[in-house]
Amino acid sequence: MLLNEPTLTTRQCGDCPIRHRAVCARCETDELDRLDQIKYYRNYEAGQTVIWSGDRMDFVGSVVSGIATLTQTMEDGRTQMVGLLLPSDFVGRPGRDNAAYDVVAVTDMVMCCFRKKPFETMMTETPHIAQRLLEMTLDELDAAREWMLVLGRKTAREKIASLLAIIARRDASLNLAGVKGPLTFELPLTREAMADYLGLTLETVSRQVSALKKDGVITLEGKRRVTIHDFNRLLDEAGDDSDGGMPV
Amino acid sequence: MLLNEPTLTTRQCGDCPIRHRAVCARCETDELDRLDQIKYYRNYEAGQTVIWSGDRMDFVGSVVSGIATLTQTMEDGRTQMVGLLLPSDFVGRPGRDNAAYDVVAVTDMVMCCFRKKPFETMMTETPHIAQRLLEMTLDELDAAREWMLVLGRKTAREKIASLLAIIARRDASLNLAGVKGPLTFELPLTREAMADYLGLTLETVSRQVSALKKDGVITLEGKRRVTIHDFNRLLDEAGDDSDGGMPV
DNA sequence: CGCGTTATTGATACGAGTCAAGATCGGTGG
DNA sequence: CCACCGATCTTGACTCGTATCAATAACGCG
Repeated sequence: MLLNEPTLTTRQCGDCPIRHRAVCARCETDELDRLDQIKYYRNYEAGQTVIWSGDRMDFVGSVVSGIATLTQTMEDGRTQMVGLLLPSDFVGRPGRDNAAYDVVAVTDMVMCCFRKKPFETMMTETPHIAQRLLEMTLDELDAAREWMLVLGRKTAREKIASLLAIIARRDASLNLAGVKGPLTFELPLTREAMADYLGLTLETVSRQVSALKKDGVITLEGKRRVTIHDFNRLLDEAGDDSDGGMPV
Repeated sequence: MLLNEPTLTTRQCGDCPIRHRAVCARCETDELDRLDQIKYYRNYEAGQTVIWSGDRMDFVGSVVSGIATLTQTMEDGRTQMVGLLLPSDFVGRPGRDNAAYDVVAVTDMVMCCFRKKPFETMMTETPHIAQRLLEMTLDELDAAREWMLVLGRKTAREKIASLLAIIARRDASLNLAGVKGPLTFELPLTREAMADYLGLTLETVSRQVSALKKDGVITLEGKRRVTIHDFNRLLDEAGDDSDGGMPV
């Protein structure tokens, strides 16, 4: 409840760390000026719910830093993660009044929020925003379809390997490490969150992580720090085509 | 291989049955004229593969009539359906050269194809197309997320009930039947295709369909004609909130 | 009518879920 | 600094749901 500091600095879009990847990526200076007038920053603490499913949404926005999850919950409590939101990812759906999913901050998080109505108006007037949003949505749809294969057809072990590969890949792309050599990264998710991502129980997640460790596919430092020695080996465990991803 | 008739009639967009729901829905007359110049029709027979994953795509397009599936296959043959394409649905991704999924015609099918390059050019110039495509993509993303909950967290029985509910709903919306009273429709999918949709085996699909029939949730006429007597009962079996879908 | 395709049903196996202890981690206060 | 506590994670024993393997049955097309 108590935000330690009102870090609601009216930051300049120019220095924004997600400037070139978020929904505003294609905007010209004058368009950024317009966005500036309808935007504000909000901070969330780890564990805090950003949006409740069904609630009225009066903003949309971008994740600036930190990580959040998009989840669906059934009446009896079964939950499935349907999105993992990283910096530059877009939250909310223009044209929809009520949220369809719960959004929860996994780590401390900063969001750049746009008031919904003005943002929608701007979308019809400046094609750059709609174009970029289309591109991002198509990417998300592809990710969702990859995820459907994981959920529907992979074994528990393959699911864990797939998730580790996804996180490792993203981490490598941020840190500019090549696919060669060992990769080390911090797991942003608890075992339970991993289970919700993969349609498993947290016990099964724990068992399969242990199994991958025992078989030398990964090494653990503490419970969260993971090292992958051979990325292709991991892809193999994930059931993925190791040469895939980049068709000729 | 042999197309019985070259039904490649250069149909007028005005009489097109999907005119108001497809990617061209928002286009003005002059925009339709431009589309007309880059479009052509293609027919496919039931079972025919429209696009192979990895193949170069030189067109995108809309399903005019019939049904197709989007599937992913792992090296060892496990397959997962990741999309069910109905009339007015869009096929292909502007900006991508190679297909990411297999597209297979389930019934005889007609597609309205647009040459990819000119279509992409047109997209940057006429916002109406990009706007409509964004809307459609957002809808697909929502459907994919709903599907992820089904794949990750539902039991076999709930999965079957969910699929029947989806098909029944779509059928009702086409035939303008209310949610009241019994609904009857033809299943467009084989048991195997249903299994690929739901991440099950075809034997399990068969067993659960039989179980729902034994319990009076559905009636079968032959193997494909299904009657649902109480839609809310079906939603209940699907684990869905029966009053849901339409938040206040 | 007969054949191939599609669907049903049965017996059994196996992977993941469930229930239940414990162990480890990280933070807090004596 | 170390002991303690709650949260998180690990591991074990057992259960249950779905897959697998296999044999029939029903449909629909020629």
